[in-house]
Amino acid sequence: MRQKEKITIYDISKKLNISAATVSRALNDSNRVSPKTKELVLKMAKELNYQQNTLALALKSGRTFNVGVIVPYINHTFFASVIRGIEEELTPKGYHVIICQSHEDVANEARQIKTLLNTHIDGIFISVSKTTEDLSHIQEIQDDGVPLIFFDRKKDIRGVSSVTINDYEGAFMATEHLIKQGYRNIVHIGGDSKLEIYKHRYDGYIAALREYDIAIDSNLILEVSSTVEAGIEAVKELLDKNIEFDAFFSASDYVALGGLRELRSRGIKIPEEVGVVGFSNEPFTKYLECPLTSVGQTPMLMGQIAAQVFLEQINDQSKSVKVEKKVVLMPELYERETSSKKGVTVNL
Amino acid sequence: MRQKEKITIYDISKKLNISAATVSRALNDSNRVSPKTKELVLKMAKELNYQQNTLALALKSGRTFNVGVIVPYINHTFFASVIRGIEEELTPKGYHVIICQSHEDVANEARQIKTLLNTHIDGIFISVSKTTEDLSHIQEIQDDGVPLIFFDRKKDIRGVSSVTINDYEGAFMATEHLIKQGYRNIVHIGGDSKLEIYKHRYDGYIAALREYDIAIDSNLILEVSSTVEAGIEAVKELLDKNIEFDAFFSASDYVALGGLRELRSRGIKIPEEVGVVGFSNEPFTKYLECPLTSVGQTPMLMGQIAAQVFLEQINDQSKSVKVEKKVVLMPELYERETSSKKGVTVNL
DNA sequence: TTTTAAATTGAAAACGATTACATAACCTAC
DNA sequence: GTAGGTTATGTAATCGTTTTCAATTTAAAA
Repeated sequence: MRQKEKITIYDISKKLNISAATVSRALNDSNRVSPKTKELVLKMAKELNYQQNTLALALKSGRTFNVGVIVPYINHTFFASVIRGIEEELTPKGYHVIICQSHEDVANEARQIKTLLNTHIDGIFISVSKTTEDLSHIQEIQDDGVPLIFFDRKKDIRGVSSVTINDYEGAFMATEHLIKQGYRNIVHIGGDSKLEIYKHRYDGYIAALREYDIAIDSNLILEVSSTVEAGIEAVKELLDKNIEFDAFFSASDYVALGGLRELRSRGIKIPEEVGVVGFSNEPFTKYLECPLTSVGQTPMLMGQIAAQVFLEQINDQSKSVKVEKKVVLMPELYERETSSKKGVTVNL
Repeated sequence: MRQKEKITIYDISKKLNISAATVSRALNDSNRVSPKTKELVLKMAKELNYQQNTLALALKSGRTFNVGVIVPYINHTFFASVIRGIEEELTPKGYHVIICQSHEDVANEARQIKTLLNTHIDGIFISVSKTTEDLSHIQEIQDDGVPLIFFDRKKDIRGVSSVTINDYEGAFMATEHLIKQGYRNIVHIGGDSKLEIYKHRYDGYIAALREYDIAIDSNLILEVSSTVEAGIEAVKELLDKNIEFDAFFSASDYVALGGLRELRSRGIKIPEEVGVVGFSNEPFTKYLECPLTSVGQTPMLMGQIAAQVFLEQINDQSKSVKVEKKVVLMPELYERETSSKKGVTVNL
């Protein structure tokens, strides 16, 4: 039960014996009001502690100053940080951020989009679920004319902007780094290749090997889900099959951690005997006793830039110019102890 | 630019040659409409793909089905998980979750509250910032009659519900665990005692010592900020001052990690020479080579319960019954390797 | 002083729904 | 056949703004 009876422009208009229209104009700093009345209105508004009713405004204008963000899970560090970036960029501009989770399920994703559109959101930021293949629910966003921005996990749709990191380059850097450290039989443990990001990481790995004239061995290429357990299993399999390798680059830090565990439990020395590089620079990587080398993705920056792209789009939209912006951020390699073969000098 | 011209109840009413009022009634399944027209309306609504305009409804009813959540930082695992819990509980009921960050700054907190209230939120969940002492901005939520729920970090305000964990009990369990493992000179490295939670953890530590007749030594009690660096410094100081101790219980996992680092760098064996217990069960604790014993807080559950309390409150509100619910969750001790003095049997 | 243009203001419609009240239609019963 | 009751529907107000159009006042020009 709201106690405080909200005051409206009518309250102001009555107090001053003028029409509500004039009050509205004065509050919006229109030049179609005399400076005198404008002053009076503003004074009275302050005195009565007038607050514009955003709902009425939204109904009238169609703009809610709310944006929706859809991620698989909001408590995954990466996504939480992107959201933080978006929030910090958009809040000062008067926007609110509504968060939704897809739980990596396309049906949820579609449902969330539907209700977001229904609440007349001003824009949608999305990192698609692993199960998203059919894009009709995403097409609906476009059909509604709502600004749409992909981040990290995107789909290629004409006219849709995206902010991603250069997974290819990140993987290339990681692999090249291992090569420069003197490793030669480099395993790649990838993720679900249905997702662009894992595909790109795989491509980067291959490209680096090619660049340095290292033969590509399909025995050294695995595809597993992104968990510690999968990492343990993967390395276990490699060792049990007696496949020779002296390093691995994993597309996931969790998988890398699992691999590290398995290696250590067998008494294999890291980084001397096997070098390891992960991907994502998860917080835990730097807290390990033997900190894990990893490719970092600057998620907060990604969020900020996604927000900026959105704001540009809002502006251009009013000018009815169609822009499609594809921002690709450069990842950074955090070199730590799991990949620094001490004392080994390598000539390439 | 919205392409799809949204269809309204008027469109339906025109098609069927009836009034919009009847359409509205039919859609709301009122019994003041004949079954025949009701059927017709529903069919037509489906055919035209009618979607109720939530803004118009919100303006009329005053309910937006949006709730606000204010946390210090959304990318801190704990808060992100609470938010996840809230989201998962509320989404099925048709609510959307708007997130805001205070950056541990009371001025931001106040600003966020102001704009949330202005957007006619249906409720606010908040974990107050470290700098929140004056409560006038929180009082405003009450004055507006908006349901308010504290989680984790609360303030005592009459009539306001809260969901917290029993920090006292958690600290007691942690300390008792160390005692039972045979440690006797137990240090407590606490956090900012201005926050209730750290005060309670301190109290729990003291109570456990008392319970087991262990003298309380003020030299063994420190208060530092919750960072790895602070942990390193704290332990450094203890060692440099030659203060004797064989265990420490930290109110923060980060501080505990810093402490562990410093101990190890001096060649001190864990858990043989010094036992360590942290607080929060941060994800990294279980990934360490020597996994850190920690008190876990079930943040997702906290979020779910907070959401449930909110829903109850919404219902009771319509019955104009005032409820104040204080839910206190029991923490759990995750016993790991930093605190298990192997082979030591202790009789108490 | 009158004419004309410019500057202010107000009335009313609009955004899209809900709902109190009024009205019309239909039965039932005397 | 009419009074009275029920049921179904319509009219219009309402939520709080913005905005078009018209009306009025004011100032400037003739």
